[in-house]
Amino acid sequence: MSERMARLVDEQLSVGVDTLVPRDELIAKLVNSEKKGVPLRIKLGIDPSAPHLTLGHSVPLRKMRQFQDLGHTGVLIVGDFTRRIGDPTGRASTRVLMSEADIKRNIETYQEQAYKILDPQRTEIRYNSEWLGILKLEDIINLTAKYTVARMLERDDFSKRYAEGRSISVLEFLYPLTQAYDSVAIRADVELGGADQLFNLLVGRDIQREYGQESQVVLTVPLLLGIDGERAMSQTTGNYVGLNESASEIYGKVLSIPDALIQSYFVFLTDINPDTVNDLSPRDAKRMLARELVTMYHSADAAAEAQEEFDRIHIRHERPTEVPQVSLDRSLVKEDGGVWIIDLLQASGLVESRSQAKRLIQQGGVKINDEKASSPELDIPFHPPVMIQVGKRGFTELV
RNA sequence: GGAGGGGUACCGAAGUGGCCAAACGGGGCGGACUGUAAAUCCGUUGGUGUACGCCUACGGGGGUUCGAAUCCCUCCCCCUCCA
Repeated sequence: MSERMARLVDEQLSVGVDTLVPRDELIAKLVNSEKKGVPLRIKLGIDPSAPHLTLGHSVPLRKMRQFQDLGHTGVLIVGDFTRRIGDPTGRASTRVLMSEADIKRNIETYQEQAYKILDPQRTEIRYNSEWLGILKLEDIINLTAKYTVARMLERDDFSKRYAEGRSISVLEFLYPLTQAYDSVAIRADVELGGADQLFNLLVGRDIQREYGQESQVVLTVPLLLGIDGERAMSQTTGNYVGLNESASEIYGKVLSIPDALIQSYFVFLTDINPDTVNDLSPRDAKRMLARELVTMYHSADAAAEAQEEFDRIHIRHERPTEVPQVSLDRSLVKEDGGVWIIDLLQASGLVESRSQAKRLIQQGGVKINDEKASSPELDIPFHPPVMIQVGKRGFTELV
């Protein structure tokens, strides 16, 4: 049996993984679980500071799904309490404390988004305020007593900052500890996370042992690069694709990734073997990728539609099928039936100010009824509907 | 407790009495090009008046001056070092 599990680990669970420690313990846990008929508890923590789950989250979530398909239980931990501490990650910049309401709003959509990937039957969603919120100072002292400063400083960004004489708040030490305590609270057998979380997850192992539990196995997945191809996908930097974004949004964003990213996106985000696209041109491979991802999070129909619409607008430079309509305030129409082009643009809602409108016209970025506007001093005869185009993608029809 | 450094536009960062609506970089936006919403190049990036202008803006408030992001007073906030 253990050989079978070893194979399972090596051939399935380790695929697309950054670090798995220790492999033997995972095999042992799997064997044990099957013997006793008790599913393993697979933990994944999520920071509720941003409103979306992203393709970046989908990597560990998909890994969790893999475990679920083997009969295990996924425990999704929403870090509503940890969020108030904030993971240090080197940035000591003013962390705006989020209101409970904001956090709540974010969380509301998480379940829906997560279930696009997870098996709801085998998922528990827990909030860590449930157990962290009731800790007394005494409990916290006990927790901190179980770890040393020297070990904390093993963490890369701590040791770096310490060496450089930059500040480290005591609070920041609490973050790995509370996250570790989550593992104790839910009795995690395996914790998943991004590669940057390795230290925190390892602290979990030690702390669990201190609390008399078997240590969790730690399994990290590589950090997915964002659509800019440079930094990890994150909502702060805006280089992300959200799981609940519209089909055309997802399609367009994916199509804009640098070619170098195509391969890894196939590997970490889809079930398609990237070898199958080796023969395709980057262009076609990327189209296939975008289409697959939209299919996964919306539907095949939506994907086909998104592709058609994208081609229409960006390749053939035609209008989108649906153009928003805005009705023009008739008092702007002069006696001779004309409307000053600046007023027209402002009414369309496509510009933020009159100055911007003027600039755009001067830069040749404005078209009225498919005709390029040559001067900000024009009056346009108003025969509705009037099609206003700003840039390549901003369309409004004035009626 | 002591010493020092700093708060400038969306972000980073220059500027230390007029030439500053504020260099430069990033980001954003527009244009050209492209399979692309990529890369690259060019342009642009406070508002308002359809030129000259006016208003708002350099942490908050007050002052000096013909004139202040720049000098003075005061308040708030951040950081570093020593103890």
